[in-house]
Amino acid sequence: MSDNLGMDPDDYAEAVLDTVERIPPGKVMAYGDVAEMIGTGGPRQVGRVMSLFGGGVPWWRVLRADGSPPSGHEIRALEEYRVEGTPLRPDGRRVDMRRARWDGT
DNA sequence: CTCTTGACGCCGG
DNA sequence: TCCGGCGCCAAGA
Repeated sequence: MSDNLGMDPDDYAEAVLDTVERIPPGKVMAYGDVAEMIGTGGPRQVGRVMSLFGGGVPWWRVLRADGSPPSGHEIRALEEYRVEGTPLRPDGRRVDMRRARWDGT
């Protein structure tokens, strides 16, 4: 039960990518948020899917719970946030999760 | 089979 | 605020 994702890896990846595509511009979701919305897996599983197949979706809208952009893609992500008008913290290095987190509606 | 690796998260110090 | 440590769980060596 707890030793798998509850579905085939491909279906899980599809579920993750589908969720990410729904995040509106200027908004973001944490890896853990995506996992909860899908209902299975955890933040690390979502992160792995993004690292492998995230190239075709707005990957910068999925980041760490503390607002830090995806590891290894900080520069690119920050540029996107500037373009989309995503609210950033005073330091300008992290997203203001309190204002930018998308609830799913 | 065990051990290591990660686009993670949370809790101290 | 920054850092270290631990928990987490699938995938690869």
